[in-house]
Amino acid sequence: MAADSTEGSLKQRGVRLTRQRQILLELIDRTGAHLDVEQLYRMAKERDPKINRVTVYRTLNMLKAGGLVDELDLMHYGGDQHYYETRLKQEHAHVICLRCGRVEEFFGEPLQRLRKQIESHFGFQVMVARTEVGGYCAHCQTLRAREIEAMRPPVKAAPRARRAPARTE
Amino acid sequence: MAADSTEGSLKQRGVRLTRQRQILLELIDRTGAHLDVEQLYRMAKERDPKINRVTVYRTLNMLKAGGLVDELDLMHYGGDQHYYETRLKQEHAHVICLRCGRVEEFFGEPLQRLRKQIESHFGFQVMVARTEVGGYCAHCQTLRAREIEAMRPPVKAAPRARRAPARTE
DNA sequence: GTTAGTGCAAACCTTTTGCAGCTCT
DNA sequence: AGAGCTGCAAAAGGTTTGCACTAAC
Repeated sequence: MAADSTEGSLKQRGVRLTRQRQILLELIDRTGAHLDVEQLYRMAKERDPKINRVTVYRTLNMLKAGGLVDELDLMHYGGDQHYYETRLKQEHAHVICLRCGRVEEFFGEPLQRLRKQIESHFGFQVMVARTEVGGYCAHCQTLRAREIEAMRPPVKAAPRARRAPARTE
Repeated sequence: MAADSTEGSLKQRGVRLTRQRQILLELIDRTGAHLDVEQLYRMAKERDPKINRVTVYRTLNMLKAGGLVDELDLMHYGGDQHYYETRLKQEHAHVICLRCGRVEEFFGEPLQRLRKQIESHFGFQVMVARTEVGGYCAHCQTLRAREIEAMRPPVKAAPRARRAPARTE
């Protein structure tokens, strides 16, 4: 079981398994989701109403330092907080829709190739790798096209660009 | 010239080219570095002592929204601030040494492959992609090994691990 | 019994916002 | 002239720290 292997890894390093840490570990390991501190805090509070937000931060920092969880930004969709996930899964990229916020995970060989190339190219020892991709999911692409259309102001003698039209980048 | 093409792109969108923006644009475009807001602010202040930190933030947000600069975290080496670079260069990954903070850029085909695969796999329209890799550069690997050795406490009847020895992760 | 870990309050740092005045075009 | 931008002060996140108390081993 996921949480067990993490707990084992901690015990071996002489880290105390407090009630609070057990709760947080289980939430992170069991939930497949990408949780931020606030979500984690609220979920932990349901099981231990006395738990403090600071403990969540401290636990996450410990797990991060121990290489047991990864910290994500998800392209800062939704603010500047961080998101966390176990490191038990295979390396993957996060694909975030900038319109609906949906997050997909992508596992593909380019990721392993990238890591290997960086290691051999620089003689670098890779500890963590993080790839985040922002854009628009299939569903939101069409919705967005409509929204942009609707936003366009009623044209009256549209001033034409003096040179080439702006790249639609 | 780099700064010129960015300026052109802005003019076409009806954005005003104020003195402050010219300074900031030039700093970002001309410097190859990955600057954070504070550095940018200090450098801009040398040319215009009255410039305000808020203007730096606002300008960066505008450039970001316009797709003219990319925002990086560099694995949060050195804190939670963000770093900025022009988007004029080809897509690349950032490789950060977690010991000395040195940042290398890696341009390699896995990056393009990754992008294409994500686009075709999810029908996703990629707008930005960011890959950051943390670890230890060739130089720091040896230094780190020594540091870890030196840190090891003077062994007196070392308590042996009950199961397998801890991974040296 | 020790020492690491927790909770609480307060500090800290980065970034955003409201608003009056200034300045590009 | 007028919309867009700037500077200033103040607020708003998100995260860390100091310290006395508590609990895991």
